[in-house]
Amino acid sequence: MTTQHLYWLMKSEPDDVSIDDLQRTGHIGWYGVRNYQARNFMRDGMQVGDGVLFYHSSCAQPGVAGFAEVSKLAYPDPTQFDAESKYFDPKSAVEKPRWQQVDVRFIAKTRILPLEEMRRYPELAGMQVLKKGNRLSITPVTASEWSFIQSLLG
DNA sequence: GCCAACGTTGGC
DNA sequence: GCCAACGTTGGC
Repeated sequence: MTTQHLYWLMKSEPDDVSIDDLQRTGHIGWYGVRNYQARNFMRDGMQVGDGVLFYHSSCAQPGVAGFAEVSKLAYPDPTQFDAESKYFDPKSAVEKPRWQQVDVRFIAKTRILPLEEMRRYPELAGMQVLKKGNRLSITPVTASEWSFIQSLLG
């Protein structure tokens, strides 16, 4: 059986975790996802080695800020059990966790590829992150979108 | 800070 | 199971 690696775009608010933070630490647990669709992508879709576009959202210049990769399969997000955390979920039980996270490993910091620039490339027109009203923090990326962005930023 | 889009909640 | 109200996301 062959293992087909996939590609993902993952949004992070740089005020919380930026590409510089990831570069500094080398890897990070992708905590705080509280949307079922995004969770399911992590839980059911991601494999170790999958490519990640690290995207800065809710900031002055939203856009792709670097490359990373999935370094650990989905496991329970510890912040859901932490009453001090803003991601605490009182409805989640340790024996039956509701939320998952993967670990992500730093690969490269790039120039910012702004959302506004991404909109100008027909090659990227199908990306979910460009769709009106898109709010999903984790979305699949096709192999051709991935290599196009690599050629822009590499 | 505004507000469109959209997911979740909960009453019925 | 419907759907209105509510909360959140995130670009601008």
